[in-house]
Amino acid sequence: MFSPVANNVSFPKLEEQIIAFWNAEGIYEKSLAAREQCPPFIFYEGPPTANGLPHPGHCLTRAIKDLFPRYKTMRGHFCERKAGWDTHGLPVEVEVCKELGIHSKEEIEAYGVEPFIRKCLESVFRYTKQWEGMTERLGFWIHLDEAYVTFHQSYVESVWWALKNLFDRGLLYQGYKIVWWWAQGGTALSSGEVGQGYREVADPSVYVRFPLVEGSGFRVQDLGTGNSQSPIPNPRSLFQDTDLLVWTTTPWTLPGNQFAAVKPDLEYSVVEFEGEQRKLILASALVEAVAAKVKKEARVIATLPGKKMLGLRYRPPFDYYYKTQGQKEGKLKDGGRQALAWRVVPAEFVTVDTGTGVVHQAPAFGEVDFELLQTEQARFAPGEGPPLLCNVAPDGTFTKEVPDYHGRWVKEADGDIIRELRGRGLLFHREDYHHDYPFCWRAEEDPLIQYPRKSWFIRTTQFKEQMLANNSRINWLPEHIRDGRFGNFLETNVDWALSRERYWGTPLPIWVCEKTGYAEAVAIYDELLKKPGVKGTEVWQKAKKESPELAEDLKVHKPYIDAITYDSPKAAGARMRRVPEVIDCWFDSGAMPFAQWGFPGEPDSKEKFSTQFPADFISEALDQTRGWFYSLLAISTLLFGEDSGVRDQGSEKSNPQSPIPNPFPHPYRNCIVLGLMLGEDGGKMSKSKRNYREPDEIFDRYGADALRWYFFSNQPPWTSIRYSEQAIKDCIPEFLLRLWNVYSFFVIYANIDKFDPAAAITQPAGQLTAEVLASAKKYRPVEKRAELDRWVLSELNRTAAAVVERMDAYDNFSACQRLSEFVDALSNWYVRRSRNRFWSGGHSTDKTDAYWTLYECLLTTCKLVAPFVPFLAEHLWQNLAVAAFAAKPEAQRSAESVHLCDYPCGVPEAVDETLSARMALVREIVSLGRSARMGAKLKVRQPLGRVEVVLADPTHLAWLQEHDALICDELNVKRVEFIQKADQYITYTVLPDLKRLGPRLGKRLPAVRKLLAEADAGALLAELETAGKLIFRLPDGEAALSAEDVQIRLAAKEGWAAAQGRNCVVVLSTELTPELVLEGLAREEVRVIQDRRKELNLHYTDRIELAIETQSQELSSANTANTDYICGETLALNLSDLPLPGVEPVAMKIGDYQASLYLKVVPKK
RNA sequence: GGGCGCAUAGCUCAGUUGGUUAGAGCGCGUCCCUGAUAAGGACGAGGUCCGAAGUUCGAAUCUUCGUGCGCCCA
Repeated sequence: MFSPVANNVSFPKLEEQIIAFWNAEGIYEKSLAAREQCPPFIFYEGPPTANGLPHPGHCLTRAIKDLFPRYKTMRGHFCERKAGWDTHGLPVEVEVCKELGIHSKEEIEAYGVEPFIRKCLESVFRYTKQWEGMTERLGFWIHLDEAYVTFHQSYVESVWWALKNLFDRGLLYQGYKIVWWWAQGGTALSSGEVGQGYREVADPSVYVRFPLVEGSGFRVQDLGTGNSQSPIPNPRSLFQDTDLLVWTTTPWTLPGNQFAAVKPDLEYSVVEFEGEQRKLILASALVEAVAAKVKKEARVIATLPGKKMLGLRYRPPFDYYYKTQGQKEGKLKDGGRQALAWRVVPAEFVTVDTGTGVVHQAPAFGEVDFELLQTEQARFAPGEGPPLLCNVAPDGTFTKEVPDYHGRWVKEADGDIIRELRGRGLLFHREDYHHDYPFCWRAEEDPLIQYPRKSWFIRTTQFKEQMLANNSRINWLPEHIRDGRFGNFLETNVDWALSRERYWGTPLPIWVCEKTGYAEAVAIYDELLKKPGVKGTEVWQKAKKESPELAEDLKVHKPYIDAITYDSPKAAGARMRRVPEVIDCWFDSGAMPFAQWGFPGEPDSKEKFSTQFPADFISEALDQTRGWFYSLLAISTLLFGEDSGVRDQGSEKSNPQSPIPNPFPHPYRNCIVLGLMLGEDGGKMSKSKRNYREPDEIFDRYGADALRWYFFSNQPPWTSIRYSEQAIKDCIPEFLLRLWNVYSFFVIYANIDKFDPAAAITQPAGQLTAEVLASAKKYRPVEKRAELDRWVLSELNRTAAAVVERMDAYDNFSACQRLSEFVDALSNWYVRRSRNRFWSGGHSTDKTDAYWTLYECLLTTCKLVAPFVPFLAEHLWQNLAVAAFAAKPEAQRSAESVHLCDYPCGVPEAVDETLSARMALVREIVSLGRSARMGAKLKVRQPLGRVEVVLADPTHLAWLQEHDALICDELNVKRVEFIQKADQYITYTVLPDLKRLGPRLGKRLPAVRKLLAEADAGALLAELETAGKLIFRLPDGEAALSAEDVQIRLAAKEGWAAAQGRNCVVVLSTELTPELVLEGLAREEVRVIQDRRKELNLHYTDRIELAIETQSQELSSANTANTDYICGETLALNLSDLPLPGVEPVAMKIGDYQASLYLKVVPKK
């Protein structure tokens, strides 16, 4: 017996029960244990941060992360799922600052670093409960209790190991980074913070003269003579009394000027402006615009490309550095010597959108300027290149290197600088310029400035080619990520700026000699303690003594780790002190392939790491491209690069510590890049806008399966997905409930008929595979069963094979479509067409066949949908498989959970493509028949005498003729005839097969199409039949078309109750005989009687006595003629035309006829 | 400003190497069914495939430009 199915199912309630079951029985653990010796499928969890509440977008990520591991496990892989938490980083600090009502670093210091990081630690797990709840409720199977945590000592030490490796290989270095700097607060801002603070302001926009001077770069021969368009006069006189015209919106950076940049292939003009003593050089494209600004006539006296200006020397507007360093030269790598600064240099970023096309370069105060300096430095021999000139202190005031403005806030000095330039005749023009400029997001009045900070970098640029090679082997979904967003990002790779001047993060494990600057990296805390003359450990010990509950992991964090110093090996008496920085938390998460195991310090970590690397599958949303996807790839490439690749970099750079040589790709092979989830209104999901619902509420209303199915089946995962409550809701009737109804139908009738698989199967039930079922008593081989059974089993196997094929390609969307189609076919064709078989009395073989068929379909479907909707699948399995066999001895019972089963892959031999095609044709005929009935306003309950079907293609004619009963029944007609010559109903059209003919005929195709369209289709068909081909005479020769080159279309002629489809036309006979009319009436009566049965709450099996009393001759006749039919359908023992004593009649109206209906239950014996 | 992506029915989305009549679900309309029944089903209406130009015998599909939106970066 199966447990009866409640008719008002609540999926959310049911899911809660399933969770309890899984937990009580340890089903997840069992699913792993069962696969322990199997080939691994390796999954990495990208760690979320638990200091914010989860929203539907997180559910999407976690649903996808659950789907494939579940699937692969059922397919026979061992897939461990270790959870992780990202705990470090600025967002945590920001949260704590909000809580404390502070925001600057100064305030943090005042509050105390020690209490501050303890607050950070508390904050990190604020919402862990909600995250864990969501994870479980969604059905995401993952080991939460064994999660890796990025602040744990073992994790930190693993990161340290990686950093030391890089440091020892010379890949970790200190340099400058230009950051957005909040001078008043003394801190750099992250790009996210900067992005929040943009607003439009008016800044002074100045056009400044940089007078050219003769110098080493001024080489006459470079100017050439061949330019006929604008013959260059004597270059000496050309550049005599000439200034570069330079534009800037930050006058305060002018004292820091080092170069003037031009675009080599851009055309520049030497221009005389009306009333000006000295000539000016600017981009030709901007001459007019500048002339208009200053309202002066401009006369171009020569033009030249930017590359002819390279190397020209000029005098900068301020000579603080120039007077001492202006003549300094350095040795170039290629041998020559060149002035260090104040000359014209090439730059591709120069545009003619605004300004003058000659760009002032102050490398200390602009990121692109700084890059240019680095490019310049690279041209010189080591140590010979231009230095970085920085004349602003961290507090944003000029240093004493700029004595005239010393101590003044730079932005405030703009005005005086402009006045001075005007006084010295260097200011050509000034105006206000409106643009977006970033301000501090906490102190709105403070503009940010770009400012150089010492920073630690990872030399990723050296591995660019390797990273690209690695990337090229990754299976990205969607594919365009590889060469698009991610590939482009790698192409423009810059060294990874690793350090952060913050507090809550993995400390950079580098100790520097305070005297010599000698630096070394330390990978293990205990090793640090063994250093000679180590001091400072008491800080941690004291803290621990005062608060014994303090997590041990904190000792490797600021401020405790900073206190630890030791003797310098390079200078007696000097101490080694840690650098103050922590690292970018992206490095933390990117290190997880090894750090999650605490590699190499933790016991067994090497084995865990080498067997769990690389990942077969990871998935995150699109915004992780430059985040986690990059940090994983970069770290893995640098540490574990392909052997060959490492050798290419020179042997000194190879990494002897790589535990395993790894061919690309690693550390992940397949990556689904999820689209971003938008709110209900199409905008960003936002708590304040309330354009989405909390996950818990979704679970309570619709259930996790509905949400999961919505994610998996509504669109490919990489398209951006708009949260739609309605769409989630719709998943229930469209898929979940449809499957549920089939299941419910089965259970109702199986119980009525005492269909008992447990009694019929004597071997262990196990996974109740087709083989197990086949061993049952009364189970007949599929080939002996009814066509409908063979068809549905063929569809089942076809679906399984297709789903496996799609899922192996990580295409859950198509897989879901196939599953939907099957469930629809099962419900709306198989069950509907089989209803009579289940209702029929007795226990015929046909009925038993139907049970076995439907049972197999349900069991297999259960397994097929298990990774997608694990709760519903489990519930069905528990009843169909577990409950049904519960009474048997334990060894004979079935698998405890559907999630312990093997995934069905479909048996090719069970697939009958021909049968599929034929059944599809039947369904089309039926659909057309209904359409025709509709057109003729003949309801299905009215039987008709005949239907004629005209087929375009006679291939399946014979089969269809044998299966006319099915069509008759569906369409409620007495007879179906298949006809081929049907000129009275049909017009023919002969269409060319363009796909075949296009390549062959090319330009001649339109002519052939025209001839085909104009010709008489009947004649064409006749010719095709007799000659086997059609010949068309075209102006440029003949064209011959064979039967394969054309398709024949049918169209129903007007005036018939007909409907046309792609493959056939269905014509109804609308003639109604008296018999047919009476039968129609009888069917109407049956409907009313069934209604009455329902009203009286009769059991499906209750027998009744019936009487219909009527004055209507028609109804009487209908009853007399159809007594057996009416009684059979309504389980009536008899049908009388006299009132039943003691029964209250109900009035019934059949068409225009009245009657009284008497209905009485026959007591069960 | 740059890179990447997206734009198809009222809504949410499919659309396989370019091919004849561009599909699904929901919603809407008409109706059917009433022993899966607080379900189920059929049929129908609804589209300048964002715009423009180009390539091609043929473009929703390929190319270019533009518009709008999103993400990442500046």
